[in-house]
Amino acid sequence: MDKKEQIIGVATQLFAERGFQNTSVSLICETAEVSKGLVFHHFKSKQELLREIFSRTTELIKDINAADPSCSTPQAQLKDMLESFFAGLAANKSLFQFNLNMMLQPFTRSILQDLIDKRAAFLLQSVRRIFEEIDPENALVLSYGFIAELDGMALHYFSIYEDYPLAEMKNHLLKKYT
Amino acid sequence: MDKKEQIIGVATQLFAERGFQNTSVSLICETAEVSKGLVFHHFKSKQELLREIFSRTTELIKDINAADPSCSTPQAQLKDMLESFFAGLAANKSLFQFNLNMMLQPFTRSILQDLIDKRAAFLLQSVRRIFEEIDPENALVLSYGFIAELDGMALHYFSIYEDYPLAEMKNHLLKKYT
Amino acid sequence: MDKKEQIIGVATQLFAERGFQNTSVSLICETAEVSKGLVFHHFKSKQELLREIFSRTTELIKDINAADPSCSTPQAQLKDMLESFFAGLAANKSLFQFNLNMMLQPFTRSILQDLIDKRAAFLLQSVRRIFEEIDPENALVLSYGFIAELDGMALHYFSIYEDYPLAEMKNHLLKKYT
Amino acid sequence: MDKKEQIIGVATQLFAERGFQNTSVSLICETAEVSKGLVFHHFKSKQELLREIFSRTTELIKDINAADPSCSTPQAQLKDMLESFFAGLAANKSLFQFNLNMMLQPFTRSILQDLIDKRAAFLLQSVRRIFEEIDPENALVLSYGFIAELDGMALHYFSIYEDYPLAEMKNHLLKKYT
DNA sequence: CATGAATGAGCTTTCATTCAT
DNA sequence: CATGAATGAAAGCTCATTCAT
Repeated sequence: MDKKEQIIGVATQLFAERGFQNTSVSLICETAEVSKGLVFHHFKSKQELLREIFSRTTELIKDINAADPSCSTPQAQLKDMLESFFAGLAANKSLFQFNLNMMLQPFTRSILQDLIDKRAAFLLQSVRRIFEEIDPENALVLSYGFIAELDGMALHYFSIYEDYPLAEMKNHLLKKYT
Repeated sequence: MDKKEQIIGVATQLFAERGFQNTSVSLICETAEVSKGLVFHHFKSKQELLREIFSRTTELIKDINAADPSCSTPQAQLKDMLESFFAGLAANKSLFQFNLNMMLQPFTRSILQDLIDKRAAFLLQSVRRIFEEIDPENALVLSYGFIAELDGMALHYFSIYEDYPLAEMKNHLLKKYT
Repeated sequence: MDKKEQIIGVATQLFAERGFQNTSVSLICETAEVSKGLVFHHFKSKQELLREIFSRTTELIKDINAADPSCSTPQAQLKDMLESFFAGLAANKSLFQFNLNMMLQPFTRSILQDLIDKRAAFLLQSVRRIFEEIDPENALVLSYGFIAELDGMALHYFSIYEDYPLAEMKNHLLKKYT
Repeated sequence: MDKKEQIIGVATQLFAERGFQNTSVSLICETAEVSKGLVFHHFKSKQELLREIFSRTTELIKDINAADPSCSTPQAQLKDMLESFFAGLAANKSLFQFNLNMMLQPFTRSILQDLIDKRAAFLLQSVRRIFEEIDPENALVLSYGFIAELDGMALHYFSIYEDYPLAEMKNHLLKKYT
């Protein structure tokens, strides 16, 4: 019944499925069954709504990608990270799609620039912390490679290959990194 | 003097820099210094223009990603492919950006669906042919992993990390695969 | 102050005077002193606006053509019908013109197909009911002939003959049918 | 092979079926398989093409409506006129439709004003000549009434009633006027 | 006689946003 | 908090017409 949350939920879904520019405020209103005035009462602009949503998803992403700090070995932490990443891929499909969309579309990227930078730095940092324990000399390159593989797979899974062998790819990575 | 090519060139650039939906036909016309009517004389619609451009870039991508068939060993072929991929990344920045944009934006993806599918299948195939010689059993997974790494790096290089260590990543991959 | 009615009134007038296709939405807006956006806020499309107008005029036409049911003889009913038809012709000039235009222009006819059919059936029916009492055997042909004469005169009066002798034609018909 | 005639023929057909404003020069060119330049080589403008066509159809209409001057009695002349009118209705459907369209659409009417006036005067004149012999006192009203009936029936037959009883109406008129 | 590239004005429609209620 | 009428700019696209070849 909280209409503000209703708007956010519907907008997230629609932005993920149709892209930001291809989703009009009118469509959001119809889908969420609220008036146009209300959207602009709660959010200064359509772009502000997007930023609110992106911020929220950053928190979710952080949770999903967080390595369990209680794990003793870095390998176990990587394993944990991979497990939750692949679990998230399947479970929060539209959330991942939303993020890829927003970060790659030049228009939305410019709106979200600062938020994207912060999130990307955080993710790199949390991976790097693990690789520093494994191979301090190559930690940065290894970290970049690791997340490149993950993001590349997400990209292929969501947008390119219809029958992507997600389970096999996960096992492949698990073998490789642990 | 060939205004049709002029339109295609300008549109490619603008679509890459600003995205498809954020690039109006008017902007293309102003930039290319042609009339609006001419665009629709040569292309049935803005979407048809996009498809023409995407088809052309597919040919370019094929050339860039083509492994030298004269290379004796599969490792040499992979090396060759990596070299031309990273050379292309730097040289044809806007072309790569264009492709990532179009494939990830839901709206453009739906317009280009069939062309994307064909291209993706071709690229997978050309990589797979090499891995079949190296490790027939895991060829498919290895191929998917390989292109995931490449695409993931492209994605990070273009859209996420400002100071991406492209040269180091290239060396990292060369060591790993050859 | 009711801008929606303002739009409908202006559009009816302009459609009648200039035809549907020769009346741009911009012209309607300028004349009605409303913004372009408002027209499409109230009507899904220009065609939808036309349908709304046509439906409304059907009601008016029904009123005008309605025979007084209190008249005892069918001849009196015909007389009544003729009187109100010719009164309407002179008084509601643009309304009749509008109707002829819309029904004869292939483009508008296709848009209004169903509405035209319903209205035509209704008018035929209400005339036929009278002729059934006069000459049941030839009622249908007489009815068709009757409305052919009326519509033919309207057509000539509005669109063809500059100095149409409307009064004389009315007397001619009154003599003939009563 | 005479491309000018080809253009005229195609344009007549299309104007009749779709209306003048709803038929673009491009469509005429595609259908007639000629270039746009050629249309404007032969006709100064689209409106000029319309006038040429309308002039030509006037001649055809005159032929169809012409009473055989060899007929001895005015009744026989009326009969002859009715016969050829109804024959024409069925045989030259698109020609009649074209004429009704052009005369009723405000935009085309203004283009063809002078031609319409001349034709209408001619038709009235040729009918009147007959009625002058039958009933000189009421000749004008009878003439207007006669052509009103004919045009009204044409209008209903082409544009309003799907199952118009054309044959019965013809017999009705024949009985009435002969 | 014939082509088709090129133009520019104008078309219908969409959209983010404002504001009185 | 909530509505929806109202705006005005900009979008994609059509079209009659011109002109170099």
